[in-house]
Amino acid sequence: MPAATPETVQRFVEAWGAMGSLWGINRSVARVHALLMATEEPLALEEIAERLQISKGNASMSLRELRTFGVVRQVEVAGERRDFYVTEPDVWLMFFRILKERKRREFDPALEAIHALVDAPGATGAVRGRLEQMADLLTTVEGVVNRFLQDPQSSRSALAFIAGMPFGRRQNGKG
Amino acid sequence: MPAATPETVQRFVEAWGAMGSLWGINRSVARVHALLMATEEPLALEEIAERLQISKGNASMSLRELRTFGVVRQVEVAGERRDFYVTEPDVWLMFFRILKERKRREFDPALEAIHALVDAPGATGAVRGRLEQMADLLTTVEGVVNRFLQDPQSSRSALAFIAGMPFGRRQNGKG
DNA sequence: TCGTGCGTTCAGAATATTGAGAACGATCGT
DNA sequence: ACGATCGTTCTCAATATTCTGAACGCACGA
Repeated sequence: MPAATPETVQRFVEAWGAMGSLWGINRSVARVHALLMATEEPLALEEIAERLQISKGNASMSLRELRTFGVVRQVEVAGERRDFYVTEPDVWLMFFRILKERKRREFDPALEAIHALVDAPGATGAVRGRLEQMADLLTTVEGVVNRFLQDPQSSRSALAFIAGMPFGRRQNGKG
Repeated sequence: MPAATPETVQRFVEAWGAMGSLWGINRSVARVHALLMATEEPLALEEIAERLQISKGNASMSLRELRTFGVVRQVEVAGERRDFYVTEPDVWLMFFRILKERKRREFDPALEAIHALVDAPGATGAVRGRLEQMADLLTTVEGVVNRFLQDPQSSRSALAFIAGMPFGRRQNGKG
C-alpha cells in the first residue's frame, strides 16, 4: 500500500498524469510512473491496472515504455511467479532520455531548415535578418541542451548553480 | 513573395510546423507563423490560406492565436481594405508566453501535489525520500524557469552565458 | 504432455484534436 | 440604403491518439 493517504496519492497520480504532456509522454504512462513512485513495495501488473482503472494491456505497454526510459525496473519477489515493478530512484534520467529523443525528432530538423533558408541565395533584407537572429538563438539553445544531455550527472548540479545565478535583477547592459 | 526559393521556404514551413508540438502549438498555427517569418511583405489572410492550403477559417483562428501570443501583428496597407499581417521581430517572446502558460497549467499543480504528498503524515521511508528529492529537483527547475519568465530581456543573454559555461567537462564533485 | 496463470500483442473501439466550409455580421464604396 | 468584400464563428467531418479486451504464446507444475 502507498506510503500516504490514498487521496493524496490519487491527487499526485492525476497531477503527474496531466503533466506528462509537458515532456511528451501519455497520461497512462505517467500515471503508472506516479503510482510506482508513491508506493513503497513492488507492484504486480495486475494490481497497477486495478488501482489505476486501466486494462492489463495498457498497463503492460506503459510499463514497457517506462522500462525503456530506464525509470522502472522489474524485481523478483520470493515465492511469486508474477513480475513486480519498482521505480528507479533517478527520475531525472527520464527527462533526459525523452528530451533527447524529442530534440532529435523535432528540433534538429527545424534548425537545419532554418540554416538552409538563411544560407539560400535570394534570402534578402529583413527576412534574412530575423531568420539569422532566430538561427542564432536556436543554435545557442541547442548548445545548452546538448551540454545538458551529454552528462546528466553534472547537469544536475549545473542546474542548481544556475538557480543561484544573479541574472535578471541587475542591469544587464549588452544584449 | 518569400525572400528565398519556394522550396526552401516550404521546407522551413513544414519543419517549423512539426516543431510546434515541442512547445505545444498546433501545426497550422506554427505553419502560419513560419510563412510570415519567411516573408518580407505583409500578407493578407486569404493569401496565407492559399499558400498553406488551409481554409480561411483555420487561417483566421491561427492568426488570432498568434496575435494573442504577441508574435504577429496586423498592419495597414495603403489602398487596401483587407487586413495584412507581419511577424514581430521577437520570436523569443512567443516561447515565453507559451512556456508561462504551460507551466501554470501543467507544472504547478504537479509540484503542489508532490508537496502535499511529502508533507502528508504517513509518508514513510523510501517513498518519502524519493519524493522529497523530486520535489527539490522540481522546485529548482521552477526557480530557474521563473527567473527566465520574469525577464525575457536578460534571460536571453543569460542563455548565451550558460552556453559558454564550463560545466560538464571537468570533475564535478558534490551532488 | 496437458492445464493454468501470466504477460504481451494487436485490431479495432472510443475519444480527443484539428480542420473545412457554410453562415453570419461588419464595413466600405457608391 | 444596398451590394460587394472580407473576417470570424461555429458545426460537423476528418484525422490522430489512446485504450480496451480478446487472442496468443510461454513457462511452470502436475
